[in-house]
Amino acid sequence: MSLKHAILGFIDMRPVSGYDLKAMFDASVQFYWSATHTQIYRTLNDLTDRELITFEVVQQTGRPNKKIYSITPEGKTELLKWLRSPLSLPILHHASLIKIGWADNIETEEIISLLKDYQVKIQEQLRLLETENRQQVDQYAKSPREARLWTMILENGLGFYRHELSWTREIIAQMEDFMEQGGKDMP
Amino acid sequence: MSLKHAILGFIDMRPVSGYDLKAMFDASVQFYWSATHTQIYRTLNDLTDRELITFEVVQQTGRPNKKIYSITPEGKTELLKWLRSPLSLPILHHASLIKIGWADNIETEEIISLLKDYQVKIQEQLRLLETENRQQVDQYAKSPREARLWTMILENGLGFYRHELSWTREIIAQMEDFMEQGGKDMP
DNA sequence: TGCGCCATGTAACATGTTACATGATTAT
DNA sequence: ATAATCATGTAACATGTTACATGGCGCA
Repeated sequence: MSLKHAILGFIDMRPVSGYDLKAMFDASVQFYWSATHTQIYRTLNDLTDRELITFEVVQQTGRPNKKIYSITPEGKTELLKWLRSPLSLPILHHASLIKIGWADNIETEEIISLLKDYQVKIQEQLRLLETENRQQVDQYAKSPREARLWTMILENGLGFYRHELSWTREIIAQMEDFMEQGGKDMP
Repeated sequence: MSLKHAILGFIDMRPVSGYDLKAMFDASVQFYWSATHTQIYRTLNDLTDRELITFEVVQQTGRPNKKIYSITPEGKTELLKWLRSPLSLPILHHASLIKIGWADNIETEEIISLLKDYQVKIQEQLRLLETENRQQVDQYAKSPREARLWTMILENGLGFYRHELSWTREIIAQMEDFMEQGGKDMP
């Protein structure tokens, strides 16, 4: 899997705590790969057992102590090995499309209503991605090449939601068109 | 989850065996939702326990007996309830983007090589989706409205891969451009 | 002779989600 | 007061993957 490697990559940037990692995931890659804190802590334990990372406990006053993880030489080797391995196909879990596939059981008006709610959700996601991530690229990129790569990653997400949005508009238009023509709902 | 509901939807079309279901998944929705036979058999047991489906054993000679599942009234109710529930956001698991995010560790030429292999993979997926699914829409649709819906579902998948392909071309172009300008690889 | 199809299933493991649990500090 | 932030963790459950297991039939 690659949650291990995503975490390894983050830790390689700078030593961080599990809590920091959760925040980093939410702030940057959540559109391409999300993780709960449960998963993150479990994976950190696993990576520690395999000696790909180590941690030291930082004592704090007034707030909980924390474990700051850093990457080991073995971890760095593993990360590089993963980076050089082939890019795998994206996996799309699109339950809504399956639902639409069986939607012949319900009325056209109801389908349109579901699609319009969906459209709003997609618009929100798009706006989130546009506003939250735009700045981060320039803030964190360590080289011009990295800035280009990160910009393209962001573009991939934006393009995905833009495509989904225009597709939703099109299917709504078709269903409305169908209603106006007085098409029969069910077979 | 919706594997339950996807299966319920398939069984609602016509009574089928677990083996048939696996084939139906592979032939139609695998781009939006894949399932292994292990998962399918487990889910069939679960749906049977909840009395949303039932089965009868069909004795066969020369080949293994099979269980043909059909939907119960409770199952149909559950399916309709699901169909009327809000459309959820698609979940994209795009490990490659995360890998590209850390790619500043390796050389530009190597990144380009990885991207080119990826491009081929996407092209193959696109071709698969273009050829295999095109006919099925007209074969199985039971009404003009259903045909429109299924065409749009197919379009969603095609659009996704087309977008991914053009994005890949663009990032390759940028990396090649970067190399020609003699940009420094690593910071 | 060996492969693919038909048809089912289990065991072990990996990954991901939800709920429960604690407890001080700081801002509204 | 009460909510959010910081910071960690476990338990139970749900979902998904890989490998193991069986066995006849038809085709090249």
